[in-house]
Amino acid sequence: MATETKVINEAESCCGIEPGSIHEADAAQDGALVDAATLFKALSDETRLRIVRTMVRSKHELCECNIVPLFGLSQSTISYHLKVLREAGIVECEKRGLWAYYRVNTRALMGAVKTLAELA
Amino acid sequence: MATETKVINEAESCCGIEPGSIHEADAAQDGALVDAATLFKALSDETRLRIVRTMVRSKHELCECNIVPLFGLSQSTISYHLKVLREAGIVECEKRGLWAYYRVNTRALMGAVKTLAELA
DNA sequence: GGCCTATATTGACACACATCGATATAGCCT
DNA sequence: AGGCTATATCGATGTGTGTCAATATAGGCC
Repeated sequence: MATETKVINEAESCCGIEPGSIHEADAAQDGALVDAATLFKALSDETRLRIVRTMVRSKHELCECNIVPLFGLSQSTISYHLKVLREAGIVECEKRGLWAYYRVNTRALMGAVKTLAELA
Repeated sequence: MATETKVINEAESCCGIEPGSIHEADAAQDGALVDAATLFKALSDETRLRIVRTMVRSKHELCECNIVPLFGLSQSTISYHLKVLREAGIVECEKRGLWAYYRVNTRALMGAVKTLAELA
């Protein structure tokens, strides 16, 4: 009984990785990760993606009253989606008189592209 | 009383866009848009983003048992998140013996980058 | 001021999601 | 076969989300 003490267990490790070699959370980059989650959440709804696509395709900025009739949803629902997009920084809003004009914030979208590309 | 009939209303239109000029849904590209929504939804959770980032940073493929202890969440929860990522096509899984080895599907991530870049 | 119109907010509701503990499934090893 | 281990699934539960109708806010016009 000298050397056989636990060789069995050693062979059972699921893969050859030393336990310490996998780190999670560099913590410095966690802010970016949380922002990315917010951004992707805003882009994770089909209606919101449609809204963004419509804005991008249209040459002009779009008034909310132009957006509402496009999707068969109530005015309050569209207003809610625009708020989500606004708060995620994906679109910008300018109010002139009674009307609210929306346009895509290309910089923010590009930031999302960058974050995603860095993940891959 | 000849020409004044409704000039007032005409001036009230919120912007200079002709009603027909804004189209939504080219319908041909709707599949891509729905896929993109699914993909972004999978990426919209902080834990899942951390998992993906950890996989990308690690040179090797990762066994689920290596992932579980990193996040302070139960094994069933991690298993659930991996399933979401799998079903969105973001990660791939190979089972060998008792273990499940995961790696990122770079093609899928690149596809998401492309969709997003085309939006912007 | 009073009315009309566009947008935002609120309250309610149904449904989806993240999480857990418990249990099931299934591959090794003796 | 029986036991052990890794992963998947299930049931329950609290929280979040998308939707609407109704109401509030606020700007323009008479």
